[in-house]
Amino acid sequence: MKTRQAPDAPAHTEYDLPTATALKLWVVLSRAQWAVEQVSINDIERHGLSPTEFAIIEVLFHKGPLLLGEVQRKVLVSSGGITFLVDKLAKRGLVERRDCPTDRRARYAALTPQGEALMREIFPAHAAAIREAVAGLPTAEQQALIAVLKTLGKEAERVAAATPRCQKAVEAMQDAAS
Amino acid sequence: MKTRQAPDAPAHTEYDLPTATALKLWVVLSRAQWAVEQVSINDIERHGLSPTEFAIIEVLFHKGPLLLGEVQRKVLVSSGGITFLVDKLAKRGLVERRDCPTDRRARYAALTPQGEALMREIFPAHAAAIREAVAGLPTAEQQALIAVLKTLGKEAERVAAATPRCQKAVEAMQDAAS
DNA sequence: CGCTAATATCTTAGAAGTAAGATATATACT
DNA sequence: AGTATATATCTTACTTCTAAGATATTAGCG
Repeated sequence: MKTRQAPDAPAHTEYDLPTATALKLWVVLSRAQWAVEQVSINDIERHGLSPTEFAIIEVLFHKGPLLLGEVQRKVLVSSGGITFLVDKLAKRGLVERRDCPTDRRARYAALTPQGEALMREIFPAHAAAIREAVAGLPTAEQQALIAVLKTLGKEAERVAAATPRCQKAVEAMQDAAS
Repeated sequence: MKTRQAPDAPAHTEYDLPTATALKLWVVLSRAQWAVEQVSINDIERHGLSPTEFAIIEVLFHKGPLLLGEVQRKVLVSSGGITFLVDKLAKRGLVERRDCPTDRRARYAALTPQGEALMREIFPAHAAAIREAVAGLPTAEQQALIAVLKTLGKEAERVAAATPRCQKAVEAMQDAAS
């Protein structure tokens, strides 16, 4: 294994400083997000939930019953996806659908008492896992980082919103901003 | 639609400052990463490539031929996934497999001349799209942010590596650090 | 050498979504 | 009211992956 031949590396292309910095930032941002996500997923999986399922019950836990479309925009899945996921959570008895009294097209997703009880039981440990995952920085620096990432994210969302694939998603997210 | 009834919001749970900050950081980090990713995906899709396919040809473009397992660890997919993806890229004529002369289990993935030509053609515009996506911060602040995110990511990886689901991935990533 | 364990890729079955369009209802305008 | 358009969810077919294990090869050790 140590004697495997390494083929020739490509002889290219350095980039100017702004470009090289931007590309590096993109890599480092993705990795940091990935690593925290792994910690989050690891905690979530202990309860037999997928990350997206957890995202749904978390938003219902913190916001109360929401229209399916509202949940969809908060957790960034397709309309088919939200139907699929709420079906699964309903089969486990964690979530139920409720008719909307003023719009017969629309339906709420709401935690059942079991779903509510589950979240009360597991969310504190989940929050602690996240706190541990980001403990590389003290709280004060985390606050500074939040401000910087908000600036970064805001402009990136603006640029993204100009692309064909997600005007709607970005607009919806902005009024959904928690 | 404006007259839809809002069900009662839940009456809970504020968190202590370190926890609230950590949770907020996690949300903001995810959103910033998501928004930049949308810009990246939008650029990639114009060429009929999925983000993961692009990640593969990008790493081959910048590093030269790599063993399938090395590519796998760099783009963070499963072993079955890398087989599937390289098959697809091979069908498009962008990538080819090459036997390893010193280990008959192993195979290289390498860009074909067409793959190389495609990347030379499209990568500059891709880099420009990323540069635009992160242009909310000037280059100097981007450099500062890179340093902070590295610190954050390093600790998060350490915590993640202690979890069952990804000791191997994290170890592999660390020696694969570009 | 011969045996065991590790490694590298591939195969299979199925999970977790997406995209496009179907259906039902609501809104706005004439 | 009647018609056109927008909205909210659901359905269907498909894509893109993962997990587990199969296969082939290599490495380490007595």
